[in-house]
Amino acid sequence: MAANPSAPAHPPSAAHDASARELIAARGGRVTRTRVAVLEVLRASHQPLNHDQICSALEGAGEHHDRVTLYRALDWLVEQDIATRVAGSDRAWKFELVRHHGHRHAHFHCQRCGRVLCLEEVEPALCGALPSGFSLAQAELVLHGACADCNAPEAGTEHQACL
Amino acid sequence: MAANPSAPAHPPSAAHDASARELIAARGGRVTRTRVAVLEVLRASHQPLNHDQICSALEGAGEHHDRVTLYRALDWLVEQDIATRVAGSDRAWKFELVRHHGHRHAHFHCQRCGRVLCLEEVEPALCGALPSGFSLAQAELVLHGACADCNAPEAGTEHQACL
DNA sequence: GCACAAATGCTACAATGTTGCACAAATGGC
DNA sequence: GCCATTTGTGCAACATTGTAGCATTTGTGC
Repeated sequence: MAANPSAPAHPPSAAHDASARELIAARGGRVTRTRVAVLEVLRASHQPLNHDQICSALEGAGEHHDRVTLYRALDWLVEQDIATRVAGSDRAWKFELVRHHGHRHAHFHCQRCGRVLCLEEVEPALCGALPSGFSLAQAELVLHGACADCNAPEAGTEHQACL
Repeated sequence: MAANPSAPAHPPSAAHDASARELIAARGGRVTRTRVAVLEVLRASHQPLNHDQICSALEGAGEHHDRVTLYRALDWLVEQDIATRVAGSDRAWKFELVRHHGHRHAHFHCQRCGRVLCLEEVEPALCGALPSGFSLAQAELVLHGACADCNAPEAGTEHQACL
């Protein structure tokens, strides 16, 4: 469906206030059960989810979706810049909504509970310059350590805080 | 493992000037064909290599090593802090020697030729602070873009250089 | 050289992701 | 509302990456 041209094209940053159906339609994609469901799951989550977590979330909501279809729906969302892929600690991709376009934030991977959180307030930066001739399209910063929950006094031994 | 206590323990940063055999022995590990071969391949490379590339390099040298044995040798090297794992763009791990202990460098992933390079002169930094309660053990910065080779004038269209 | 623990080399298996293809469903035109 | 077209889905099969179990071989200390 060629997105209704008279409707104002939703800018990418609108991912958080347009309805899932509108967002999909605005990209010229078909509004299907799977895409809507996946998008809502991603929107409801405050951390990147891997394929398996998304699948479970959908099953929990009583909806069954094929594994392959989920992969394809996620691929489409990434292709449309609605979602992004984040490399997880295992070899599975994690997906999250693009909420703040143009704002690069870092990810924090908790080595104790395994969660990956978005650190909205931390932005990747470089000390030093790229070698000449290199051009940069994207930067990906992943911090590894322990999150506040796992760092709570009774949670166990302390960890080194460096950098 | 109880490394020979009378031998001066090689500090991790010695990885680039001790022979592979000495380095392995200093960690109290057995000096085996596979470990020596893997270590020399990693040492000879200026970029992180995945399991498959290491395997090919060994085959090219006329040595056959079992897939599983390579994984285990690499695991051991990582465990001993002789090598580190780097998450690649596909879901395969890449491995590289620990050459400069305590010096964090970033990795550059060329989106055209697929190579991953170590940027010795670029160090990850943060703009903004970690939320309270969080502790940091390690930071991983991966830059995506085009390398100098792929960026050469005749190589094609220009890329945006931002950040 | 011998004994023993560590490492290797198999096979089998698990997890993650992709491809091909028939079928179903979303859309647009009527 | 109905139909044709095109897109997306669901299934099976397969590819890649990595792990587990276990018998055999090899490195080391004596």
